[in-house]
Amino acid sequence: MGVGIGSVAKMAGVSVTTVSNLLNGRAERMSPETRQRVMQAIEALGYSPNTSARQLKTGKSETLGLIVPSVANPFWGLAAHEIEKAAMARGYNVVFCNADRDPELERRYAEKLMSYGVRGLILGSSPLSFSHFSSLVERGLVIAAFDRSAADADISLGCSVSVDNRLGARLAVQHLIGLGHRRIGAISGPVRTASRIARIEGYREALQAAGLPVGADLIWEGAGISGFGDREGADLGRAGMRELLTRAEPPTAVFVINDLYALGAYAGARDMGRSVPADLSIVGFDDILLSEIAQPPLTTIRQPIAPMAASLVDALLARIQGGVEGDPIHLTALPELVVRGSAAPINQPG
Amino acid sequence: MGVGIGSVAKMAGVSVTTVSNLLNGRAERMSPETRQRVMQAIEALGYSPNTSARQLKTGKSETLGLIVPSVANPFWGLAAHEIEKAAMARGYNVVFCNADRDPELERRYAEKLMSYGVRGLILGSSPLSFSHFSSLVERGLVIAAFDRSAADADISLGCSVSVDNRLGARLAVQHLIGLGHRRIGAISGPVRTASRIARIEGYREALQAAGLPVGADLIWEGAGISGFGDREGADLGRAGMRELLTRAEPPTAVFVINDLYALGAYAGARDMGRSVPADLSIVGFDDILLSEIAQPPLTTIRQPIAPMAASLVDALLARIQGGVEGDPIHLTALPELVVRGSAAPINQPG
DNA sequence: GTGAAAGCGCTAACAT
DNA sequence: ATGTTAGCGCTTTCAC
Repeated sequence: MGVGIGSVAKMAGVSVTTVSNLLNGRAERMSPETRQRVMQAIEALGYSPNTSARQLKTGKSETLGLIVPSVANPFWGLAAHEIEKAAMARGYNVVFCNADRDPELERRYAEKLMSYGVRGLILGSSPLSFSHFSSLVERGLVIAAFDRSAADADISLGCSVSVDNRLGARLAVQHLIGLGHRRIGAISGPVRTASRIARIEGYREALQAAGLPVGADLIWEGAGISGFGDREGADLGRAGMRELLTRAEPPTAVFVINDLYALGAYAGARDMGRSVPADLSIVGFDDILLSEIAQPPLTTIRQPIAPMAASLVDALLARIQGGVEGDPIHLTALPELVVRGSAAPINQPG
Repeated sequence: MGVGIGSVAKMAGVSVTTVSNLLNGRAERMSPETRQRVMQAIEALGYSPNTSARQLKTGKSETLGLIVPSVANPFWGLAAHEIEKAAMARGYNVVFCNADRDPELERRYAEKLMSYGVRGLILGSSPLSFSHFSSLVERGLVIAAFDRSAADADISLGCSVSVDNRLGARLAVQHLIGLGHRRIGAISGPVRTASRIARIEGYREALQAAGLPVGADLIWEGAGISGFGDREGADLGRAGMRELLTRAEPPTAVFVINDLYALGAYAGARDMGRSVPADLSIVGFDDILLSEIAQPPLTTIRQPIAPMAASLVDALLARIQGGVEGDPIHLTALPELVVRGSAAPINQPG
């Protein structure tokens, strides 16, 4: 019943080999007339190859897996789209999974992907440990980390790309310092991913280098409903800002772990009757689409997502296809300070 | 080399049949000891079934396809996540595709999905015509439309779900009318999808019913860079609002086609020195996450995405699994007006 | 309670 | 330039 390579062959009056050859870019092995006939048959029958069969036979797959916290998060949504574009341009499909940074869920997804024949997995959470993937890696899975370095991973990763998160955070805080702020706070969700840790480190470093106070009373670290606040980041940022402004000596400026949280922090500041940037300066991280149109436009650190996605896919495919061996390659992208309107010179009280 | 059902059988000292039986929920066909041994072997070998082989054999697939304009759009990102959750809960995986509402790209993706064995496709754009899918539907693809009705589609769809877009728009405009506005504008991207058309119709209806002016000079319809502005909606909303406020008799209130555009419209209004809602009222559509934290919080029409996703997946699976035949079922969800701060009573000039 | 064996649709030697 | 054929890993009917 199913129209397969056989029906095409029969209709065109050739053998299955010839059809297969045409399908696999070996068209030059047959006469133009034959080719013509086969193509007509394919067309007429509406034939399309059975990927399962092909994959079973060849053991290869033109599919990459992608696990992100949630595409409902604007940053990851864009990253997913860019990764898909990069993969498509190279003839690969990508299967997305939203795993809320849950290691068990990530493992289950990865296992499922492997059973689908996927050999390359792009991981868009930046977990401290990859141990939940170790058995899969032993079985041949190649992992490419987006947003964290493979260098210090606890299992062997294929490759990785990330902005220099620490530098980015330093840039953000230095900008605030340059504006005259001396009590600079930080708001984040769970600081349990490589990228968040690096950002908070950068924040501390910049403060220390300037001889400014770094204390627990300046930092707010919230917990998401499910996971790390990737979906409800804005709410967390809002709650964090309210809480921070309630403390004894509130900061005059805040570095917020990412833009989604920062936009929430805007709301928190308003809730507390503070105006941004007049009373309170804010700098975010990521430069999501909405940051530019927010009021005030958000000063933030930009991640060059598209090029990051493209180079990561290239590196991953090189591993998978070329069988590139050796140490994992880590690509670092440069963060860029985008000055807009949410950070202003400190308002000298009194 | 590959660890397959055979290696497991050998290690457990049983036949492949027994292993297969265990794998397919026919565990009662064997003695408990046998079962025990097989399970140990599976564990020890780290065996995981080859989906390609299984699919090739059975002709069935536990995978659904999902095509959306772009997950980089907050609305579609959330919808995608909810659809995935619903499918997962029913034992299905979903493969996402971002197709920017490009019919040719949609067709290519759908074809690819079919070649992967996918029989059910959820389509999250609401095209006027589905003709680019007709040959695929003939070959057995079942399409479930999210965000538009299957009833008036030009090919036979499996099922569909959407909010009552027309009603939603009427609700929005009536709210504005109730606030005393008489010149009510509309901003949209390309009005070439079923849902946008319905919203604009609802907008006109509400105006007409109230005897208010409905004119081209009140409507702005922009074009996206690629497609329908699903990624750059905010920018379009901004441009639209600027342009609208430039016209001879600008509106005092605007119904914006969706929240992303509405947030952009905020920026446009500010660009023109108008304050929302003091000088200008705005109502959006969708109720995305960011709408609540925007300043002012956006008054909008809420779509109950999670339940919509769940019922659509149920309906689709019923078709695919149970071979449910007959006319397509269309599910309608009720839109809900969420009053927040972006629409206020008209400011009586002079 | 367990096993043998026939393919699912395709690719790629290996013929001719 | 074209054809024959042996499996890829699995499910399932049928036999024991």
